[in-house]
Amino acid sequence: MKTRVLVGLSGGVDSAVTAALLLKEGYEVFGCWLDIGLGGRREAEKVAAHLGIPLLVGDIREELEREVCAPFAAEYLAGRTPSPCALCNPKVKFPALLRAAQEVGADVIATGHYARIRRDEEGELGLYRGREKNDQVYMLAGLPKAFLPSILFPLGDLEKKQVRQLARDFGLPVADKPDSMEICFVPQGDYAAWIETRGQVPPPGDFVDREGKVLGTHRGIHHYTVGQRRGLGLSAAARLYVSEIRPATNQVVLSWGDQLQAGTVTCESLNLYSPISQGQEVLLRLRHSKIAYPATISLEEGRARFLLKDPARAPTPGQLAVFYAGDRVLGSGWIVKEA
RNA sequence: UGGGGUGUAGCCAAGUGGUAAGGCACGGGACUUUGACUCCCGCAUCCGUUGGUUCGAGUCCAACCAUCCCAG
Repeated sequence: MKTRVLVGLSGGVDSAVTAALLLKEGYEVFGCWLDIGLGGRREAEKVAAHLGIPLLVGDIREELEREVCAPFAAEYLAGRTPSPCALCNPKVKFPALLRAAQEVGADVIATGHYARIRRDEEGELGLYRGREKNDQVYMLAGLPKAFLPSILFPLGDLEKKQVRQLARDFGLPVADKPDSMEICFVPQGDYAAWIETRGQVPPPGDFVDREGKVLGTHRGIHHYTVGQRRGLGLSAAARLYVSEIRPATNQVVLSWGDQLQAGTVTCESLNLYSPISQGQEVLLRLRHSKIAYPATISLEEGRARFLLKDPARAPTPGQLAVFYAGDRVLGSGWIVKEA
């Protein structure tokens, strides 16, 4: 009997190829499109029709608002920089797909993410990075370990180029659709304006230097993130960067680029896949970028502190820190302000 | 009012007779399933104004205007 799998179909290339590959491998495939209230269903329907699979529709508007949108706005107002995709996957997207899978009696779900789930020598399931070129495990590192047995990432061993070629080979109608790169619920890309349309408009305040000297006026703290350079509108002898956001005084602190380096990073709300230990050496990612910093773990109650071998540029409160051993993700945690 | 200084793009600033550096800001692009960073490209037909000298002036001269400082 065929294994039944539910594939999250966004209407994009990756998820379409995911479904096509699973069909080819002999799975019984159900598609599931998640409705966030901003359209896009037609594309998913076209893909499902092309593949000849049923398409379920899951309405996640309520959970998305509660678990992602509201916290997203709140984080900015608190002077932090949220990472909505990394939050949505464990809190909304994957739970919704798992629920839908249960409804149709599917044993597993699959998505078009570039990451891998494998068993190690001891038979333990682990989350692993995808190909260096287009690894997306950062956005998935918040997924509870308990989800892993129910997830397939058929694209994990592939690169984007291959996937586009496969899409053409399969004759998928979305083969040449451009990659999406924005926050799904902020389609125009202007997240600050989006926050303001919710009725929360943080007031302008002072740009200050490290000594507290006022340098200018900022447009509201939600416009800034640590390490940011553009959009400040201030000219100086050299490039100025945001080095700290102080919600209590509504100040945005600016400094030169060389003052953004940090030797330690602290995170909390840890999500672990493997046990970690005091003094353990890991590779640390502080944002969705290619740079991994060698670091040593220092455990404190409920928190992990990382001592970086070389300083890292602008660790940002609110972003996810993901730590690895080789390709294997050991866990993740949310970056907090250093004491 | 007297003495001195300064006036080059949004900001800072090179340039001292040969046909406008650079930095910051800003705009665009690349990169990127978050925010950022980074990289690439663009950005003064014109140098406070008006005259003058010169083959040729931002660069020399004069007057005027503006602004700053010290005298009061």
